[in-house]
Amino acid sequence: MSKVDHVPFSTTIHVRDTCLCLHAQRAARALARRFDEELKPYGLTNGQFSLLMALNRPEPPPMGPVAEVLAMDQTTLTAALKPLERRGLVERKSHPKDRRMRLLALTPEGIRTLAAAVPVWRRVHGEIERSLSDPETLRSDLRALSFGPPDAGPV
Amino acid sequence: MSKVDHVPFSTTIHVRDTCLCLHAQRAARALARRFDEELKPYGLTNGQFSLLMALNRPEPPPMGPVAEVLAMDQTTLTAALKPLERRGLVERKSHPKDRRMRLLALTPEGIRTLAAAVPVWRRVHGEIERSLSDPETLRSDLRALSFGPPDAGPV
DNA sequence: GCTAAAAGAATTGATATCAATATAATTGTG
DNA sequence: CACAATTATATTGATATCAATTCTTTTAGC
Repeated sequence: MSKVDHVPFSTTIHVRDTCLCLHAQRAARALARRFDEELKPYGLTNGQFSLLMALNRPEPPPMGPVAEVLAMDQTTLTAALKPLERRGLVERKSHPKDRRMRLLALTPEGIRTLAAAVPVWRRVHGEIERSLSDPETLRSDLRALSFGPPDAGPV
Repeated sequence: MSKVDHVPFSTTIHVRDTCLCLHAQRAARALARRFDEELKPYGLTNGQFSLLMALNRPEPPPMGPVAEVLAMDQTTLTAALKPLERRGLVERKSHPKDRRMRLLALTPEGIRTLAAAVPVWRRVHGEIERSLSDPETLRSDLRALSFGPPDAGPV
């Protein structure tokens, strides 16, 4: 049939050394493990820390904007909230004007947990930043990547 | 009790705008979605593509080195292999000399699938690279991050 | 007001991820 | 050779992730 059922090893090397998706996955996994380990005494994963932090707002936000700032699917957010709600760190309340919406708020216990974890984040994040030559440019590039293809960026 | 049960909103803004872990997660999720969508016609996710590519070697590797190059936990690799093996894209064979080891090899069907997906990777990856000012520096930073804390790097 | 379209969120089903633990095989030591 | 330590992999249990679908509620057109 086809005579191209073959991928040269040089292509494998090329993809392994250049693929930004793979590089991003690897870095994300490594950073996640690092923060997960350091946050463990506080019972939080890196994702839960980011989520609690995203909910620390003057006004309880609905799910849409929170999913957007975390660049995650709304269904992922629904799932991620479950363990936090079960542990009493987060509350979901109905919007008084629009009963489709769920307003997400930290409980006092959620605020305490988040407050306790912040110093850990500061320390670990400082250590990581110091290991990089130019963190600001890296952040800017990562931001560019999270906007996705030109036609799929934020309005 | 404690009077510090509070996280100022300015801290939230700071973390949201600077956290490299969050930035990496967001970028990784966005890139994963992008590749997942483009690879869908070939029945592969971005992770499956990377894994198949990692197995495209002259000699079938055992699991350890593969998990390492992908910077993923070995148990994650075990799990990731299941659907690929079930679909007949990957084979696990016992090492003749050391029966603890599993040698991972692409099947002809796995090679065909990978070969079909490579042009998609080239196109999409090119599009992404062209949206960045300096892909090589970004890759280098991501590489630095995946090595984790100084005391946890490769020997 | 009625009804169709749209919007927000939940559920389902599949895979991904890792810590903790277990199993199996090999190696090193005496 | 016996046996403890080590190495390679698998299993378990919990959470994370997203596409497809469903459910509920609101909005728009008439």
